[in-house]
Amino acid sequence: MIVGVLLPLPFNKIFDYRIDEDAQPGEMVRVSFGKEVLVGIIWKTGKEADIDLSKIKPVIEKLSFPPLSPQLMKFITFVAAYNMSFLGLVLKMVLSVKGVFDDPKTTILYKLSGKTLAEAKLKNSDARWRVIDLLKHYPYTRAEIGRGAKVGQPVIKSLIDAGVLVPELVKIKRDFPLPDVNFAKVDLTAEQQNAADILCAKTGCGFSVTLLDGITGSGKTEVYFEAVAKVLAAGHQVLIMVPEIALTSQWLTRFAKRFGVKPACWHSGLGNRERIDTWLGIIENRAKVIIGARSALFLPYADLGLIVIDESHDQSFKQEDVVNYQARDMAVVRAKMEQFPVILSTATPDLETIYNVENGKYDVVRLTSRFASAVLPEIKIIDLKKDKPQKFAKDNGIMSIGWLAPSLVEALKNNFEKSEQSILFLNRRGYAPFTICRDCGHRFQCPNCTSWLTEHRRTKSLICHHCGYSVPIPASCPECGSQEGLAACGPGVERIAEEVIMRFPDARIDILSSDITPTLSDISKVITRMENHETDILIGTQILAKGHHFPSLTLVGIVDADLGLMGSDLRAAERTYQLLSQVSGRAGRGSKKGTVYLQTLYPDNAVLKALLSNRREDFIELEQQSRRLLRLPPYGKLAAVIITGQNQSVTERTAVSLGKCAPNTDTITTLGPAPAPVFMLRGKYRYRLLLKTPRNVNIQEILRTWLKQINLPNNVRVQIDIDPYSFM
DNA sequence: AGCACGCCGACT
DNA sequence: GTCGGCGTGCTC
Repeated sequence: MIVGVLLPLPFNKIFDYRIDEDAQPGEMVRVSFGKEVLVGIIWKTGKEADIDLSKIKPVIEKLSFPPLSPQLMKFITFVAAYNMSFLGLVLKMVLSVKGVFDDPKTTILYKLSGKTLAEAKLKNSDARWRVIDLLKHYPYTRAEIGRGAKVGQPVIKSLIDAGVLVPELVKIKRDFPLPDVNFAKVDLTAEQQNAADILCAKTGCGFSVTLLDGITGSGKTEVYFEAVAKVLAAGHQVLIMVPEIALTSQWLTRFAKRFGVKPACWHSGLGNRERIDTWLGIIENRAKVIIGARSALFLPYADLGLIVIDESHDQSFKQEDVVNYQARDMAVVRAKMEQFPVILSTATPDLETIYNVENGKYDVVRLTSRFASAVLPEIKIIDLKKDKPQKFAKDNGIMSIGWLAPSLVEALKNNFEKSEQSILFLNRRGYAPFTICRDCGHRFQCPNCTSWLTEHRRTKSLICHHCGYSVPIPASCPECGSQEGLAACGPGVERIAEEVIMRFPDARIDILSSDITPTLSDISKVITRMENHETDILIGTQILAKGHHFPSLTLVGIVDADLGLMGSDLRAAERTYQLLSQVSGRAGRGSKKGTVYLQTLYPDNAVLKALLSNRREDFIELEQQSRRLLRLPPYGKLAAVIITGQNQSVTERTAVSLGKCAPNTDTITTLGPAPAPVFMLRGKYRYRLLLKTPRNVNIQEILRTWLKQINLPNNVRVQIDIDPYSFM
């Protein structure tokens, strides 16, 4: 028979293959495609393309993996259509584990052949009988037999040579220990218990979405663990999605405390071996709990019964490269197709989620009290115009510009003297965001992108944060040759660390930043030092904002609360609000009261004021009003059309002609084309158009009809980003 | 996505 | 005269 096979390549097309045995959609097959051999999925039976039968190749083999379920195939189709990406690339996210289909590693186990000692002409001995007893029920490796029967290798060898034991080749499979739902039940407060009961009641009865809305420190994790336990007890798999960065040992420890085992992990830092083991565990239903970043959503779960999205407001659930998708929303789609509940857990729900709650699409459970004696931190705004940072002396005696206001320095000093811990937060990597020559005005720019090069003093290099381009810090200006003119401008975490070290020579200081602590184990080392109070002042970027718990942390300083508020992007205010609440939620989680200091040039900003009042509703209402007025998400839909190409004039011409035939009615508008804020990225010119439609409109359909009108030059590419988060 | 085929510039 | 640049087109 002929079957249509979907391959993990950038196609929407299905390729026909011949297969002799019976075949069903969803089954995995190995086929040759051009020069390569690939594993694809039988997408349909019967001939698809109008091509000569002689051109159709045979399927090499059908793999023995469980087939993809019809629901998962439907999900793949939906994700590709909704996000306007290739079907094959979405499939690739399901299958893309290098080497998973190669021959698995094997090991040799020994079992009894049935031949008796007498038949083998071997004498009876206690040692030999212990081996035979051990192997009565299960086969073991040589080493295991030695240990289990307390015999030496010669005893085993004699039994093998005589044919009493026979070898058996088996695939090595990593064991995923079963979580014990009764391992350690935690005591919940009445409020938490009530929330847990509501969540538990949602499990096992089809699709639902519930927002678990609890302020930081209210114990959301312990509450959703109860729903996790309930689903596990019913024998189903559970996926817990977390922002990439929040996958920390702290979370894993909490899980292990409740369930007695470590869950299976899925994130970009995984080694290939572990990736293969985990993928197999998931598809074969051996791994029961998976904690993972957004990409974990696409794995071929055998029997998924619940998805929890931790920190569900987090922007990192929006993927913006090969396939653009919002994992939070796609998780809801998958849950609906497979009929199981979703829990969104956050202290600062995003406006889209709030909209869905207000419209009754999502249910909500609220946690309003902080744990035990923990109290909300006091928030103090530092007006940088009045409270100006002072210069400080570096170890070479030179006076250097400071970035910390005197009142913040004073607060840090008091906190240090009380031996309490402090965190300084600045969402900027490196030493200085750009370098300028004071003699000729030259600024160091990336040759491939429209962006300044960030100075990294630790690695003595200038780095582009968009494409990774890197050069050593030059000794003189390449324009005018000046030796003294080069000056680092603005602060990064490294520079703040320098200032703190100079001002507090006795304090123990640590930095947390993706380029200084690149791996998960580096991060957890810093976190552990902080937990053990081996650090007095921790300085860090974004990473610091996520769910860590430091009992003796009582001061959080936000070096630049204005960062992000100035951007043109529509979620800037929301993101700043979330970030600031998250970071300030770090302070005072123990019994001591914490204080958060916000350094700003705009103390009257509405976002900061909302944060100061600790009234989330004020901010949300403010933001809702402006979005409603402008018909922006969640009150309208957006799609970005990004046109890229190596040749500037051809790219620009394409963008202009797309703009000319862009849909524009009284409710549907297209903005642009405009050069993208990052006009040049990785050596390619970029133009953007922005399509805005009402909420009830099929924006994908409009995009398809629009883009069909233009014949693209082949060196120009059009990329679509449905509901863009980044406007770069 | 890979890979081969194919047509124009600097080299033994 | 060839090696190799990457533009174009195909893969069942």
